[in-house]
Amino acid sequence: MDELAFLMDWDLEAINGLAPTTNYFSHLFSEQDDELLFGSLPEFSKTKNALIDEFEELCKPCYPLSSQTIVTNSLTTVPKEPHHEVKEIKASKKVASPDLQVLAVPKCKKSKKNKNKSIVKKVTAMDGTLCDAWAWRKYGQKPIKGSPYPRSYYKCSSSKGCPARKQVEKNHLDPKVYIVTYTAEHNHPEPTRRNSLAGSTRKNNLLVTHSSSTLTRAQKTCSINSLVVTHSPNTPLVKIEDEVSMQEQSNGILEDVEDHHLLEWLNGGQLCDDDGWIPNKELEEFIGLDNMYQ
DNA sequence: CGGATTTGACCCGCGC
DNA sequence: GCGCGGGTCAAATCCG
Repeated sequence: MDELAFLMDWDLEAINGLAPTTNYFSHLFSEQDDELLFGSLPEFSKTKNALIDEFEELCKPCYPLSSQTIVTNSLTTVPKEPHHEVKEIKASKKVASPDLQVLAVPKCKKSKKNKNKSIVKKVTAMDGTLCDAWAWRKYGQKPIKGSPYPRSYYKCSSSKGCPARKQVEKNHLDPKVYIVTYTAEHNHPEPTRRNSLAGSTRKNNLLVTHSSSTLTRAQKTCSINSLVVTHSPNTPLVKIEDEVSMQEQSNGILEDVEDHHLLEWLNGGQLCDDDGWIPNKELEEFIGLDNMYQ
């Protein structure tokens, strides 16, 4: 149960914006985290690098397809050995800092029919079913052991015979957060934004992902049109990236900040360097910290 | 009336 | 082998 709670509470956004060619997990730990995790607790024999290496090894088959997703080999299969490793890391992490969330491979017991890759996302939205551009048809709902909230099962209804599936469930630790698991890939083009979002409550506002309020160090990500702003408190720079899909943009809604204003601000200023980094402080002042961390 | 949702039944893999 | 838990099916129901 406790283990499940931990797994449910991963901050998947913590790896937002990581370049696919880089060491993913080194980004999870700031120097302050180093101090917190490894400096103040000498009983932990593992160094940061050893831990990161372990995660890398664990998740090699699971590297994200995009900057905002985590891909697992199967929705329902996790090799036994890595699973034990995850538990070990979890124990260290929890003692060190309950606020620091560490990425891990989902605990999935079974592999049934579905051997396809799945993409696990956390979204903060009014309704987890409204968070992407595809049309979905609900085909099942099951109560999940250990969670007060049922899991809903959806098939893609945009195209007949499309194998794509998704599961939506509330994070019982933070009911505002929906955990969405995508399984299999669509065999047809993505519907247009206008059509797909007809009837949804989504506005043309800056879209933001954020995690539980206790996560002070986790990266926060805003998606603005084709841009992704990866924001991490206590860091001087904010990463600007492009090439994000509609699906990945739809991770949450930040009210009151029109994205075109932010785009104008981003495009008009000289703040962004060649690698897409801008001063964090500037972005916070523009958006407002209350909005950033609502 | 057609498409979407609900919900109980069934199937399957895993652990004991 | 059996029970449990999760995923899917399909009939019934709902809704525009």
